[in-house]
Amino acid sequence: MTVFWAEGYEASSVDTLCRATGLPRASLYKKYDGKEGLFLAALQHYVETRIAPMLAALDQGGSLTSDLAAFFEKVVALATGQHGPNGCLISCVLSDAAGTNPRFKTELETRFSALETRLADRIAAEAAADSGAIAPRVQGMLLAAVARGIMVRARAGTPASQLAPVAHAAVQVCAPQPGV
Amino acid sequence: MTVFWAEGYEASSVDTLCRATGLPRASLYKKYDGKEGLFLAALQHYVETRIAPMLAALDQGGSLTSDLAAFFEKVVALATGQHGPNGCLISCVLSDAAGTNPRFKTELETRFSALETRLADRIAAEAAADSGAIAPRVQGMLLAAVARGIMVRARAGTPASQLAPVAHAAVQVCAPQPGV
DNA sequence: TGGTTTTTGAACTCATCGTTCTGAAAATAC
DNA sequence: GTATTTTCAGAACGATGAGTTCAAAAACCA
Repeated sequence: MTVFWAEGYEASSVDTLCRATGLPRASLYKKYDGKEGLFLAALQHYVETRIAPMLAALDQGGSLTSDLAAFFEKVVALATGQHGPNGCLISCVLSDAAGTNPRFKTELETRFSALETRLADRIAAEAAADSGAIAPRVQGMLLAAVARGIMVRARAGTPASQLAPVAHAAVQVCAPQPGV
Repeated sequence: MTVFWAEGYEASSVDTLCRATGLPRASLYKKYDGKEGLFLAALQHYVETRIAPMLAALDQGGSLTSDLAAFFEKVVALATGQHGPNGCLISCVLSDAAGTNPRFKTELETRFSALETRLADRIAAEAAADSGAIAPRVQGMLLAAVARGIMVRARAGTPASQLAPVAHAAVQVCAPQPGV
């Protein structure tokens, strides 16, 4: 997973992947059915070990604002390489590979939707059904967009100290506001 | 440029690039000094023909809110393939390639900073120097993050109709608000 | 027109790509 | 302990990658 994450899909050679997984070539093909299958498995593993803990921050039982703050804290930590390479395997690597490979494109759509739904649900659980307010679904997509923007920004090597204020501002600005 | 944009850096073969540019192989190497040089030139051309018109929306002479709305309208149009392939050459393709190539990483940093500075300047030109408000620099980074989030979201094929509300919400939520 | 420079396109190098195959080693089952 | 299956390491596969070379053609200029 880390190889794909650091180098991108196309730039990762099967040789390197074998060395990284410790699997002999033949076993890798038997188990994952080639590079594409291995990448999809790596994505799954990435979601389980990196994304899921991030989403768990939304269930701390605090206020929406504090939960979102915790969530974005983890976004910044993940983006700035605290749990692997810089950036995001989905936002940076998969979004590139999705350009040519239809399988990857639908995979990207699935992963993106999952995050947005998760955020929308958390928002809807708290927000009053104010007809004038922004719909939870849209607000979820907005927050997801900010998170992804932070991810790709970090790919350039931006340190957490510069991204944290952005994350903080995102929470401040998107949290339910009286009368807006 | 379009080949890189659609297929990514690594997946684009020099053969394909020759066919797309109409340049014979030897001429391409003489003029651009190889694939990397061609990609950097393509980036430059992308900024001039796609990004610059987008930024021009910030100078319509309207209010900050209406200018930002115009800006995000162009973001969505660009993201959803109205002027080329889906997504963004910088946010999707360059951000992937930046993982291994240091030259691309600094290029990514440069391009990202340019957008943020541009947004921050536009915000600072209007916003009152409210010490309690979010700093223009941070607000610029936040809006840039949303724009990039929209770009990578569109890579999955998301139609403009779904992204437009997000863009609208971003403006609504980030525009100068009384007392926040 | 005649001489000089530039451009062109195809052949070529050499490396690496993803994938498959093979024969030995290891593990499992009986 | 033998028979059977599974794993292993590496060679071999055909294909294609980026980059170079070079002679012919085109363009240029005096």
